[in-house]
Amino acid sequence: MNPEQLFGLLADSTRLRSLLLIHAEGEVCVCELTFALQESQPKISRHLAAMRDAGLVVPRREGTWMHYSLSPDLPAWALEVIAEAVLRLSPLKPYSADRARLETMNNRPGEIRCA
Amino acid sequence: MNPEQLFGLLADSTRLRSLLLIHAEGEVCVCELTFALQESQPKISRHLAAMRDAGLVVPRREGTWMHYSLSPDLPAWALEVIAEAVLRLSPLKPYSADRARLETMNNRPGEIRCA
DNA sequence: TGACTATATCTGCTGTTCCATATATATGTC
DNA sequence: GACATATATATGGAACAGCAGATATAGTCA
Repeated sequence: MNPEQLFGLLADSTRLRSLLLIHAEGEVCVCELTFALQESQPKISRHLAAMRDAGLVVPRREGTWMHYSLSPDLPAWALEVIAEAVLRLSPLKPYSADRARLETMNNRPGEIRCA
Repeated sequence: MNPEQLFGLLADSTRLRSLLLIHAEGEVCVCELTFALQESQPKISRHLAAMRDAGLVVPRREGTWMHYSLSPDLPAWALEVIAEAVLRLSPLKPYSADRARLETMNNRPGEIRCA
């Protein structure tokens, strides 16, 4: 994971929106991203695979669902840059709308554990 | 200038190194970047044009030389993200070496003004 | 003219998207 | 338990656009 690689991953709208949502929720599954971003499932899955292969996010299987979260092995400079980007971009339009749309989703996998 | 566009510009090694040098020096000309990065002049010029067309940097002509500096019209979120990236990446190897190499350059256009 | 910089063109590579399909897990039925 | 089915996710292949690099050339200014 070098700087150009990180910025390259952040340079795509689908990946950037996904990463902001992952950062906000801590962990999200593919179906939640598909709902929140209003994008096709293969498209979401492909971009998650790109971030996973680069070591940016890590997967966790829970039954049928695949949950993705930020990798705990990221170097300090990457964490700082990501944190700053999240802080500055979160209030902006497409990203805040994604979080709001996710709140309206029913039968979210994470909610089953709470019930 | 949207976030994906900014990250796309930072995703290339030549542009990222150039931008860090521009941020460190305040203003640099093409010949200085060519020397510091050890890259061909058309390559440097091409990448500067990409950043200029996107509104990331602005040109200033001084006789034969074209000087480039960070655009003063960048939105706040962009300035913050760039500042954080510069802060965290500057100590790393390729970027610190670029600054050191620039220091060894003779007949820098900027020095003429000081003499 | 000579020095500095920008651009044009071509070539090759990489990334993105869609469609279809494969894989993995859970559930229902016998 | 064995089996078929449904759901969630991943992947292979093809079409397409976009970008990076090199070389050559053109523009710009002292």
